[in-house]
Amino acid sequence: MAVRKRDPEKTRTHLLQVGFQEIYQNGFQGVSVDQIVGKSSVTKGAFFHYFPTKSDLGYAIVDEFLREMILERWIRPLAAYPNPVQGILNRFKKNIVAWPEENLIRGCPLNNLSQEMSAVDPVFREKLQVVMNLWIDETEKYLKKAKTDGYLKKTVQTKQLAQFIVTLQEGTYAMAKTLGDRKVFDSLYGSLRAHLEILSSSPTRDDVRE
Amino acid sequence: MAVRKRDPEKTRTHLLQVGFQEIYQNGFQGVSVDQIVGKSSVTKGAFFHYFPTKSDLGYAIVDEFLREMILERWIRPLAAYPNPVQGILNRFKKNIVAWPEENLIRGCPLNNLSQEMSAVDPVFREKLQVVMNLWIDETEKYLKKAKTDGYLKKTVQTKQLAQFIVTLQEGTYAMAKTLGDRKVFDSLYGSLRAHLEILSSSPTRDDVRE
DNA sequence: TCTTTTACATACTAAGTAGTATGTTATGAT
DNA sequence: ATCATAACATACTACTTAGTATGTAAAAGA
Repeated sequence: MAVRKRDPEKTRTHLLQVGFQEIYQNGFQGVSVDQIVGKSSVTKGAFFHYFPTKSDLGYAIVDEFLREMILERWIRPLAAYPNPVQGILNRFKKNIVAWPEENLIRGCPLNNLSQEMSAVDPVFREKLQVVMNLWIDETEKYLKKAKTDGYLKKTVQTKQLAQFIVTLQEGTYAMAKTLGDRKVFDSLYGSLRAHLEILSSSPTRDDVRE
Repeated sequence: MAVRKRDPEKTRTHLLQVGFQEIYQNGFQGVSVDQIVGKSSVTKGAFFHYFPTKSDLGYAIVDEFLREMILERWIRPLAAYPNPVQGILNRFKKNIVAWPEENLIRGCPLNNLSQEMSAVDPVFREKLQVVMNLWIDETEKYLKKAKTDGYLKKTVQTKQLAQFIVTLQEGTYAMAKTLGDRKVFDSLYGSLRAHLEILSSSPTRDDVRE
């Protein structure tokens, strides 16, 4: 056929994308289904064809969107670094430098959704938990690698450190959001770096590549 | 004087208290005015007599309630410790140990409100910013004291450290909320403690003080 | 004591809200 | 070509929402 008039997969992901954006900007409870379909080019009928309830859209965003976002932003890039500790610091730096101004007061989508919905909806809680644990666990894998490769002191508890790193990263975005000030990025990056330098067996070099 | 039939101050603070509880449990956008007046013993007419809009209740909670809560929980107790660094660690420990089980997945009220409302409502943002800055600034005052009293290395940048401490504390509650696991309290407390020990001129111990 | 003002209470409204009922049309299988 | 089904579209509903209109009783002031 010449032109496709229907593309269900595309329609669904389109709804996920628009839904993500709207939720990111207004919060899950602050957004209506009408608002989401209004911003996209599909109708309410289509929306409820793909997602039986508004919550189901939110769940799908966590499962398919936020999960992917975390892996892409924080985990996969680490594979390129011989020293994972250096990699973690480097990626943190790059991510905060590249963080767009309009997102400063919007914070981290994962954290936003978790702080808003975890206590309210147990399904959200469980799904957000899974993504957060994935983030921490994958970070820990790289810390273990760093340890065996001699980049981290043998006494370092990798799980504790992984939790610390992710917590501080999330906390950094949350604090930047609350204070509405980019400067906290540098300040907290500096603190994380100092912390990691202490735990490194060889000094973590100063030249963070651009 | 016989019995007071009306006590405007009490009615108002009652609404603040009930409002705080309901918002803490359901989020600001997840709570309705009807819900709040339903849980209290006043009517809708009374509510709107004190607060022209639902948002105004939220603002008042930040200004009068959260601000007080932060000072009482995190700042004022520090006055009792000769070594403020020890005080900060000690209070953190005490607060997480005493943190009730049902609040674990509810997180920190200040952080909740900020993550939910800062991006949505600029008035909330400004008010939450004020409270957060108060927390950081008051913490820094104690860090400066610690420095002059010889408990912290002279090289320590107190503002950066204050931001780091508050961010990690907030982050700790946020992570415990997301993971629904008390163990992260101990893990992150351990990390903060290790961090502060490095910056202390004399070893920070639970039982030993200089 | 009388009057004004504050502190409530009751009933209502207009504008959303998530979700449904009921279509119609495209598409893939037979 | 036919038919079943998936992919939408439109119109509606039952309910909730913040806020208002209007009233009344208790205090405070004169």
